[in-house]
Amino acid sequence: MAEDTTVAAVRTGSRAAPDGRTPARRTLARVVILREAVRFIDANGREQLTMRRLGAELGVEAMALYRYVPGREQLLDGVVELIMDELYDRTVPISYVPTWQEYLQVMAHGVRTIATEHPNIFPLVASRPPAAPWLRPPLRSLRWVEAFLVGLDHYGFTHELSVLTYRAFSTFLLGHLLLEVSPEGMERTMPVEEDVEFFESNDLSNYPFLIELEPQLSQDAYDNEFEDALEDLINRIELAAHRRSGASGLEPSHP
Amino acid sequence: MAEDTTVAAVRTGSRAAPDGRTPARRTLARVVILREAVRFIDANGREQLTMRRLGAELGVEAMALYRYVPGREQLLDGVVELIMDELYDRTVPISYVPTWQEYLQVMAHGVRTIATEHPNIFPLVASRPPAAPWLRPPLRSLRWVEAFLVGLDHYGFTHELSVLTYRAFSTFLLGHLLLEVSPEGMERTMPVEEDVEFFESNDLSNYPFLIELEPQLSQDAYDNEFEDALEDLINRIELAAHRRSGASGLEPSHP
DNA sequence: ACCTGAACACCGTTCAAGT
DNA sequence: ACCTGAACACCGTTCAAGT
Repeated sequence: MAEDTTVAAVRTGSRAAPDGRTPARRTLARVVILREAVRFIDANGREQLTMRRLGAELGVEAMALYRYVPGREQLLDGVVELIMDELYDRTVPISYVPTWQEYLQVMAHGVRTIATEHPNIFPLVASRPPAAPWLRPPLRSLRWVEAFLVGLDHYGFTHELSVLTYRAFSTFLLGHLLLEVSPEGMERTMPVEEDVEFFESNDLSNYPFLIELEPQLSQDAYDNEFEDALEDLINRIELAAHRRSGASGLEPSHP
Repeated sequence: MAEDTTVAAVRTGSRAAPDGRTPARRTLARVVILREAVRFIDANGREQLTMRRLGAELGVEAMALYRYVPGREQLLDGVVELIMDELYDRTVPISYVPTWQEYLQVMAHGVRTIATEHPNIFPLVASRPPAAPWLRPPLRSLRWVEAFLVGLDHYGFTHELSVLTYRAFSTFLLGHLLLEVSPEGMERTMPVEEDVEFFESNDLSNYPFLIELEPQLSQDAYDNEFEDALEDLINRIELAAHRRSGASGLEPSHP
């Protein structure tokens, strides 16, 4: 409580002073700063996040933040890590489901939930330099990736199959979720109606197919697409597992 | 010619004056600016692109650019469009290959080539607001998307199947290519060795699985993964085509 | 018509100084 | 130990002024 009150009225450039009490957040600390940054980006977009504004939001001068965070870039890295750790807390404590297929379903939907809850933050997952540069693709929270791999091990995945699975899984998730989330996570660049046809190429009249298919292309089908593609992905992994099951220790517990 | 001489020596903040001639590029124009921006981002990263620096690179004050481009955001949009149009020129004039499966292969590899040739630019494809907001997912060049759809039509795709295919195809490409390209497209944020273990969480010692699988996770397998996943994608589309082939006009010309 | 100079309102970051 | 004030070297963008 008293946590959701300072969200609004930032775009206008107001200095702070939320309601009546002092704007000063008590103990400044790394995690407090990161949490405030998450809240701020969720509310205002990542373009709006500024050291000076974040400081003001915390009742402090921007320079005070440098005691806890080396700079803006690392702050953003920390933000990404924070929401991925949130994912960890949400999905990992779940006791294992019967099959690895269901396990992947749970994990995938967990990541999707994070992405849709933080559409302004999730794109950073793909655009920040990796914390562990060798972890490709990067899902950012080493804690989470470790837990994911432990989970696969629990279902009898060999190391080789685990690596294959992690890669296919994370590629799939980033591809789908970045696209699903990116229109929401967009800063509005076209607030006014001026300079339409500045780029004459944006005129649709030369593109008959686009015109004809616009209604279908514009309609949201993310839920179905995500579920279908996820099932296909799991089938794909299943096939790969069978293809090397002669030597490996994985027995799929599900026909 | 005389086109590749001014690439270097920008990071240092040098003012310009490449070799001996006047730094002034002749006729300033939108496309000249965009091309220079592409070259600059390829060489220096998108973070380094500044209106002032781009102006200097063109032998002109930053403010002169505003005659041709409404602002920095739209400049970046233009850059993305330019490389996607490059893709158009590269793939579309190709006379159609025998099967739609091969057609998708050609298109996919075309996009991949663009992505790997412009690793500093490609991530913008996913992070810019769509030129046509209804085009989801956005591959940015309306010209290219139109041509892609015309191609599908040529192979007998129904409109419904074309939409399904465009979506699956672009999601697949963005997911794979963003991940493949993103480590290259990264600004180096860790130039010095200081503040290691500022984030103690980056210490690997608590993550036995990550330690054990590091050699396999860090090794590049993008080529194989891309080809495998692309084949699976095409199979997936094939199945979808058959599933509705009773009513549709698509006959796959390949077993 | 096209470019420039000067100015405005911001940035991130540094560092000596305050408490 | 923790925060601030002032300063530095930048930004994008505006607008009147030059040619």
